[in-house]
Amino acid sequence: MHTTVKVAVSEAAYGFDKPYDYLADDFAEKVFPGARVLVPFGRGNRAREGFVLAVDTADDLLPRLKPILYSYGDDLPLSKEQISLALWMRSRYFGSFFEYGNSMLPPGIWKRKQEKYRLSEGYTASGGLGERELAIITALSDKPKKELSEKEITALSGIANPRPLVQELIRAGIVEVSSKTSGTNYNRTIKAVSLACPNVDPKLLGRGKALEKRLAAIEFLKSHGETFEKELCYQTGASSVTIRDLIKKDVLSERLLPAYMAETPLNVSAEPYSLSLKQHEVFQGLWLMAEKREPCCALLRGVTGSGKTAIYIELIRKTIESGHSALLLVPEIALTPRMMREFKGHFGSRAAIMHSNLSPSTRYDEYMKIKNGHAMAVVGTRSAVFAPCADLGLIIIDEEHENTYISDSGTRYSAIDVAKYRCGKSQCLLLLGSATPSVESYYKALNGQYSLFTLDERFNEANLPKTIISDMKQSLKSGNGRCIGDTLKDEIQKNLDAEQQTILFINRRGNSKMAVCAECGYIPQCENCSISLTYHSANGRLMCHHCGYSVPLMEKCPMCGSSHITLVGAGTQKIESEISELFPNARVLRMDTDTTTGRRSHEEILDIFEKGGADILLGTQMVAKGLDFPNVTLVGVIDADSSAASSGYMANERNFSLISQVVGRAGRRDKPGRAVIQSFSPQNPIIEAASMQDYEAFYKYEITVRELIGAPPFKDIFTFLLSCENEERATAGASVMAKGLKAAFAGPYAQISSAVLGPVPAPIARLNGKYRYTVSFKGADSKLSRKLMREMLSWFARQNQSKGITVSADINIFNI
DNA sequence: AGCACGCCGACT
DNA sequence: GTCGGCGTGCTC
Repeated sequence: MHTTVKVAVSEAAYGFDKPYDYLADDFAEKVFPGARVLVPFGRGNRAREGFVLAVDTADDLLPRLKPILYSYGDDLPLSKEQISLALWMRSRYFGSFFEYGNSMLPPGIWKRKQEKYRLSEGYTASGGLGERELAIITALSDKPKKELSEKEITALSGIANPRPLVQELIRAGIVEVSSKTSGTNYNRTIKAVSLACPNVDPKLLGRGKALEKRLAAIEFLKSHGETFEKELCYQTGASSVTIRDLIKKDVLSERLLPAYMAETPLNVSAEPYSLSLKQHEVFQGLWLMAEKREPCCALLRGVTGSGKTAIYIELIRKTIESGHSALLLVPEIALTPRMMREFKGHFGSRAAIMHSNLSPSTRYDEYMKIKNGHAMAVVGTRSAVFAPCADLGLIIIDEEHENTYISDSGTRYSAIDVAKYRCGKSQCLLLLGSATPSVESYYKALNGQYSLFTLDERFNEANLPKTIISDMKQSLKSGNGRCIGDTLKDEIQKNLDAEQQTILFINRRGNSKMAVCAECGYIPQCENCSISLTYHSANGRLMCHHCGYSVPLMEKCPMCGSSHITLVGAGTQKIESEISELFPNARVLRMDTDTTTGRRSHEEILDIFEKGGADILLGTQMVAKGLDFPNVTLVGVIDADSSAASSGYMANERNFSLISQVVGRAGRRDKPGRAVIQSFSPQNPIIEAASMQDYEAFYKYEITVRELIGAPPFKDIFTFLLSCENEERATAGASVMAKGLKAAFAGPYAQISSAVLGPVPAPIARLNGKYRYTVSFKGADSKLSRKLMREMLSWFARQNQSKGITVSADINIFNI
């Protein structure tokens, strides 16, 4: 009788991602569904990570069955729920099982042996070796002390795959192997001690000073019970040697606990919120839904400052009180420092934070804290949707319209979809909150698929900022070539005179400084990506924002040779210099990715501004989402049209959301606010609706547009993205894909659609040196259409023309 | 994807 | 007669 396992291996392309059978006799006790293992894979039998999917016993073995190399046993396996979630994600997002399973676990847990090679002690040059073997030996003897990994040998010898040659050299006794386990052990523990028996024989305790300290420690433990060793030493003056000694004598006993248990217990400092009448009404309605313990979804539309946070916190509190855990997702930790503080304040040590900027060891600790049930309230960004909460009672997604909930590179998924799945499985409420819900969510709410709650009450209606849509065409005609038009300029001056603060918002997309030849119109492009280069005054170079490629700003046009290269567009830096030209005495703070990756963080910049350290805050999307500043009475949108120029059916939605958010920053209870929105198309309904912060008007307009163009929520868009370094192969592959799709629609999949869109160059037609094409179709998101996507992916992988082409598949994800 | 196996041209 | 080029197909 043998034990066999089915394993999902790492680095498996979708086309060959399937369960592989292995022999697990050596680890029979340490394999179970979800266990992490290392297995030999492929002809080269290289070790790959894997998850056990199933365990079986068999008398007769497949002839080619290989034994697994290692099992991590109980160390961080996937739970049953995680396995079924990964399976579901695989079927939904067309990635491998391993990739999804692994994204649910903390990083850095795949410790494995790394083989390193060195020359044998007594090795002296001998004949009978090939050129390639000698190259390896040369590489190894160049660094006699250091051992080299396979990769390093490749780098030094230039041999792509040195493995078989190295194996040969090992057999010949010329090369030796050593293996080290790589990876850090995050399983940090802390020692807690307690009295082993109530009465201690005093003879064991010695005398003099040692006796004093020992007695003090024992007394402390008698009155306080089990104590962390550190704490005990601190309180009694005993040293760790004293404690160790007492443990040896069996006077005390020790216990190793996970490190997070030693965190200073954060006191629950904040008082429960007292909700306003309207807030209470919404809260009651939501809690009624949550209490039922049924899978359901609610949408809460509430303008900024209407008190959504209070409702979230109180719902989470109730959920915890009823014995369930709760999960709150936020779009970006850096932009929600207040939410974090409140969360910790309300739930103390029962709160856990999960996001990818935390150190691996912290992430490990937080993971374990949640998994062991110590933390019942979890807050975090997209990936926190995988938090291993037991007995989930509520998931809240704040600012649900934000595109950060969709992972568009690497492991692709939508956190909202995953949350829905988890709520379905744990029979609980999913609450989506936003001031400007996505069109799809609002559509579902209006159609009764979601329960709709609204918090439209402002503190006082008069508080809506007075908005002016400034027509930039007029400004241009009157001879003002600046990015800051006459109207905005006047308003800024008024604010400076009144010593009040101003926020200027720039949408960076398509709006940064580009170089352009005034004679022939040539615009310098990136060599790898088909994107216009952006000018950076800091180094005087033109840079690609996608791949980092840069060239110095040319003096002469490479096309026509004229020396009339000029910079156009409204980058933050250009606006900054315009401001200092127009208002030499104004103090300006700039906030964008360039300034925040340096010394100052978002928070520091916002802090300076809040304390009145500047008159004008200038920046990209970040300024739309910061804190509320009481002294800001003017908001300027430099170019309201810009993001509408970006591709994808969500462009309008994003533009509305951003502009209305930033307009909402102007003015507070006591000081009326103003907003100036600069636009070249001032009659645009999206801009008009945003200026009034009128979501309903925006929705009414946009939903008709969606129906007209056949976009979600009316039709789902299925897209294959094909990329290849070789342009001809990319186009050939894309047309093969298109033909295959057409054939499918002519045959068994006729009911889905009949029209194939493409192949067309992707919105970013060239990225990181790869040509990108899309082939798509519109239809309803159904089991059948997903099946078609899966079949197309495996079918395409079998075609000759698919060589060297990477394909990814997406439904309604438009960040391509 | 990554890698071994295999079938053909250039060079000892 | 051999080495190593890349084309081909599989991964338990």
